[in-house]
Amino acid sequence: MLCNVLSFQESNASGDDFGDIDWNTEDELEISEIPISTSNLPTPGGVTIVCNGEESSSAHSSNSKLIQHFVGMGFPDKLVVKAIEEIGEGSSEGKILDTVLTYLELQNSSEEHGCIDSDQSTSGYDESLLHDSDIDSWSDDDDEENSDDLSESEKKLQTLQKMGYSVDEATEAMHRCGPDASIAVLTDFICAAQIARAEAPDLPAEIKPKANYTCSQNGKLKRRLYAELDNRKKQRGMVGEDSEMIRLPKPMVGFGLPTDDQSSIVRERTLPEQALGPPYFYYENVALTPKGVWDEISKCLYYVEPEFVDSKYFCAAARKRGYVHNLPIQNRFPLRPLLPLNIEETFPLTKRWWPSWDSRTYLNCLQTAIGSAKLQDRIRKAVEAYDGEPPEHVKKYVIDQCKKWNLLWVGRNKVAPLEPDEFELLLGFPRNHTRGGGISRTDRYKSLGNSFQVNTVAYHLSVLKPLFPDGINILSLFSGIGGAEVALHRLGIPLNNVVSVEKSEINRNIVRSWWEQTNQKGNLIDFDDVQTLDAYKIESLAGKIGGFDLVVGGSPCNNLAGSNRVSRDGLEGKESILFYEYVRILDTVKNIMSGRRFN
DNA sequence: TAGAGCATGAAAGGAGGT
DNA sequence: ACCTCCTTTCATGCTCTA
Repeated sequence: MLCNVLSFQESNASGDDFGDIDWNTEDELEISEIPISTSNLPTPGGVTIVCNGEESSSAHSSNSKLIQHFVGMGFPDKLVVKAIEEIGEGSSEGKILDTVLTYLELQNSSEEHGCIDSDQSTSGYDESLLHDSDIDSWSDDDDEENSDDLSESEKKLQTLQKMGYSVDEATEAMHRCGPDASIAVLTDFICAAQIARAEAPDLPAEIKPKANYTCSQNGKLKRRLYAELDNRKKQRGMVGEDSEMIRLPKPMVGFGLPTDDQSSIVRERTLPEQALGPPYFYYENVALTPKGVWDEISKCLYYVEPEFVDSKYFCAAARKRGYVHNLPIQNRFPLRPLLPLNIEETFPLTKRWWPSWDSRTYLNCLQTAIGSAKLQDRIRKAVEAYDGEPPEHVKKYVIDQCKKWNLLWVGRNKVAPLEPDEFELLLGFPRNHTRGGGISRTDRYKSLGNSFQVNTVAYHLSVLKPLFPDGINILSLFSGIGGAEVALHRLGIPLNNVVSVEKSEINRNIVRSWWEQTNQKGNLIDFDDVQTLDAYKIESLAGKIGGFDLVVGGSPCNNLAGSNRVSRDGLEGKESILFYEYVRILDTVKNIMSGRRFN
């Protein structure tokens, strides 16, 4: 049984170019296979925990969350299990972390000296842990290869060379990752090693790329790597604690608006060398996050300064978002026709019923839920209890609720939430973009509430039009209902090839439907899970379509958004941690694009 | 069982005052 | 600098109903 399932939606009629790839055959793409059996405990990172060659006991299963937590951070599973066994169940995370770190130090020390100090074994560290599973791959003592391995190794070496990696890099990766490592793991290793070499050749061994890690685990390793780099910069006084914190600009207009006086628009910026394309990239997420999130996002995206923009400057609804991109910022132009920036012009029929004491001119952020009928009823009763203007406390209650739930005045003393097609209008999508095909009203609100504001994104992407007159190849991650695709299409940029990755089948169907309705001439290929999009698959796709010109996406905001009262856990949250998949995939594409084949 | 209805605050930043 | 008050926020999970 395999838990990594590649879902491939059929490409359109002109997709013959892809005919020689069997998208349902995992072997060819070397997707890592994760065996699942009742005797193994799968973890988020795809690691199967087996304690000392035996199945995890029931005692361990009670700690499985804790184990998964640490394994998810990139720590070797066996060391975590060993640490919990040693210091006892119920110990604090901090104590477990300390113990695991001690193990790692001992392990690194033993590697440096080519042996294990006998004292270490008596200090609670099990020497046998070094000689199986993923720990083994750290050892430099496993050089022996049989002739079969050599043959397989040569093939992999050739493949890596074709991908543009040097013989030394490929050899080192294969040596460190072991003979069974897939191409995906090897390329991820090389990618991380390049960063490590360039920025900190003396990084501690525990955060160097390590064998047998899946793509997502390498993302976590990279996070630790960046954290280490950041610490070192702080230690060297390169950045101060305060000066580094990214602050939201006021007004939130980014590098300029279409309506600005041209002299007030920022015309130049210097991008870090590492950020330069190809490919261009464009990343989006909510502006108002827990502290430090945007610093982390910027840091992982080559220290590019985010551009914070409120969509209230592009439509009649606020949408405060941050965008990190390496696009030119000169000669932007907006989508036509421009959307009205106030409620009155957007919804003229509301004017008749709008009370003078409701001074709103634009709506707040469109979210995934709407005000209930009960609330609408409460407001109606509160207002109609008075002949004239209600007293201040009633007005305040009504206004607060109207702002909170984006209610419009649609009748005498009657408020109502926006309809889904009004969401579409405000967000810049075609009318009925999310309608039909079996999607419920609730799901339409959810999909629309999670999407781009098309006009805002299109303004930023407009600079691509003169650069790609013959069309563009894009890799669209976390595509949602296709905000980026719609923006590019409305800008008149031909979509030659779109590789779209979106978890929700409902959303994939919406994009597919839009693609067909707009008579696109290019190819739309969609996947359902960013975590299965490994380096080899990206390389295969890039090879077929001639490389990616743009990597665009907004990773999940669930754990960042202020509306989330349950799990606003920051970038480490269950969904928002997928940001690191964007970083990983972008890195992979950059790596591929910097190769000779696409220069 | 799917879809709809509904209740559930806290975190962060800004404004204004002392 | 510090405090208080005000405003805003790509949501989650439970319950009800057809």
